[in-house]
Amino acid sequence: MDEITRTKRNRLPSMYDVARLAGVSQTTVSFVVNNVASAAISQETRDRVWAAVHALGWRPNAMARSLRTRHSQTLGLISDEVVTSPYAVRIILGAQEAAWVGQQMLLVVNTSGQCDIEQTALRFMLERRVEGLMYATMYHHEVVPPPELQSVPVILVNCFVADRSLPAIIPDEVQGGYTATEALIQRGHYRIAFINEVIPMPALFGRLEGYRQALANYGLPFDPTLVRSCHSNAHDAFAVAFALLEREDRPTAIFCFNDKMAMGVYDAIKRLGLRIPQDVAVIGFDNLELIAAQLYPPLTTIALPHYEMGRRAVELLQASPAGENVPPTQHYLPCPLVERASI
Amino acid sequence: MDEITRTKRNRLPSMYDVARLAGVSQTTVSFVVNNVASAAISQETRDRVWAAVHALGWRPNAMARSLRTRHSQTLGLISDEVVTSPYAVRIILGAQEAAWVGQQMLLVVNTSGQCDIEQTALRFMLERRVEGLMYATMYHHEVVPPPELQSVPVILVNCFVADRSLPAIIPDEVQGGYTATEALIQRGHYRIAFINEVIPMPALFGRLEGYRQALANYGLPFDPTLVRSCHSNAHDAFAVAFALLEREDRPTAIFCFNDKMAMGVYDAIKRLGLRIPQDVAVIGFDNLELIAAQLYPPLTTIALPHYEMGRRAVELLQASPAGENVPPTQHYLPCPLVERASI
DNA sequence: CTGAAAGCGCTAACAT
DNA sequence: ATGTTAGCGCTTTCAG
Repeated sequence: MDEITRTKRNRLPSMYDVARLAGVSQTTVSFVVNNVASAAISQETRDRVWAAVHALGWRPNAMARSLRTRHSQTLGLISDEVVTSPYAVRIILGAQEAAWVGQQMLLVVNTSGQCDIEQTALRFMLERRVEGLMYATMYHHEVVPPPELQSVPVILVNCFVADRSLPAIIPDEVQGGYTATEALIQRGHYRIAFINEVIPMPALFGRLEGYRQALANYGLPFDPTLVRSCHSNAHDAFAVAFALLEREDRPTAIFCFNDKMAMGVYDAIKRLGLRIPQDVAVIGFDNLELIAAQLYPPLTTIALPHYEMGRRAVELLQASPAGENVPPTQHYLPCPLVERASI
Repeated sequence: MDEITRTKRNRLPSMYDVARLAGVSQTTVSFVVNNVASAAISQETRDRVWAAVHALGWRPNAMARSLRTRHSQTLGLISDEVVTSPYAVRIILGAQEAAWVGQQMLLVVNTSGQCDIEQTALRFMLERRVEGLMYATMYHHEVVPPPELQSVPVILVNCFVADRSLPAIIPDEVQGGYTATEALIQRGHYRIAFINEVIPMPALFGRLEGYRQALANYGLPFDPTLVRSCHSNAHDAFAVAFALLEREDRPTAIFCFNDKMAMGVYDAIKRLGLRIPQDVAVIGFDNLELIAAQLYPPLTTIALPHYEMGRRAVELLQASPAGENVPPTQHYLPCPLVERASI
């Protein structure tokens, strides 16, 4: 790429400048640079145009083009704390990479949960004529997004509205809980404890449901004394696990609501002089690389499909015919097992 | 906000539509909605205009405005793996929040380190006439960014070019190492081990330098046998720490190159039946919430100023007079001590 | 094979 | 106090 020539009044060169230099009309330049099939331009002219383009260092002005074509080639992503959280951030990555293949760019704003920021972000994005909007949350829960959201095709990511009237992409918590439990059962465990979260949320109910389904499916009894709950942090889980493992008939496997809890459970097991996974198998949830891969032994866990949710969201937005709303389907994405060495 | 009326051929209402409905000229509408001081419009007219705006659900078209004003109000952020990494992501948050106060939006793309994506991202951004560009990396290191980067004001974040010819915002590794060591010294430790990274990078050299400076400053000898290195993961650090602590004259404090290592060091200390911090104090680096806060006892560590680097970057971009390059200063941002309970 | 001309939605200097 | 007018840089129909 050559030096950029500034034309009249220190401006970047425009298509008009290229046309003059090449000795053709602006139309011709447009046809050439956009490779318009309908208008067959002679090779000789094409060469002259491209030469002028390079000589001036011209680049198309996307805003002018968008204004004319009425396509901004932009998608918006409004999130609460997604950018702050170490895992949900992959929603953005998935969305951005999918937008990329559609030649679109992503406008992202993190509202930190503040309504006024959310409002303004929405306004800014609508003014920029985003062709679709994603509304994403850090963890799977119900939301009541601002109504103006719907002035453009929208899709919820990792969240949903109470009446399910908006399309949503959410993790399949039940399947995740099922998969975790099944993995343990298949390794011969039948006394499997589940340390659940205590704050009501879809993940809590879904994973428990999956746990029960798996036990039932494999003909194992559901023992309520093996299901405990506490706040999902390492410290509280340590205490719960410790109590669970001191029992005469201690469980041989522990399914943790998330990886942070697994961290505390590891400590409890080690403190009791037990080995993982020989004496007690542990499975987590979330697949936080930072924890799961660093723990010893590395933690087997269930991954939340953040990347896929982001990708899927823009694919649905893109698939929706120009300006049409995405049908309000609730898309449940699977939570895959990530095998390491703790079960 | 009222229903959005679609005017002629299913289009969103334009300023012209508002003008017609209000019975004024488009200019008047522009003056009213932009609150132009020079042209005093009667209150009665203003009201009519606003009424029409709301009646039609009109919103300004940012692309049209930008085309006219020649200001895109957009900044670009190109990063390698920033979006993937759990901590560096805060660069984006800082940048976005600062852009926000300047009424600008952020276009972000994560290149996953691929040059072709980087090229295209750059092209897309320049076509969208971003008013400034940030080039950020996941970890502090030298880069050779594509030359076209400089067709617009640019600033490097968490990285730098060899000849320092581009402005950069980077963490002050030396101060970070100094602060960590000093914190330990001030708690009475004088046999302080340092488990360093083994792959050459600014952090490795800077933190070691800070460690030495602190020792020297407090009149403590530098004992090379207390400085070890290994790959910065929990597993390798476990082994190194174990060896270090088995020594007769074992260190009473360990400064870890990062928090992941500290995780392994914790395991080693516990395995040896020692207590943290009573028998051995531990300090980390990176302040990975996920690890530092979940570890028991919670890990005291040094934070990398990712958020501040992002914020500072856009502030510098904004401060730079229209289109002028940011002066090629290298801005070293402090790495603060985050006190928890391990020292 | 190429060009003229209209217009996307908006701002702003200049009139009135 | 408000309107006229000329673009911003580009696409696209219609002519030639």
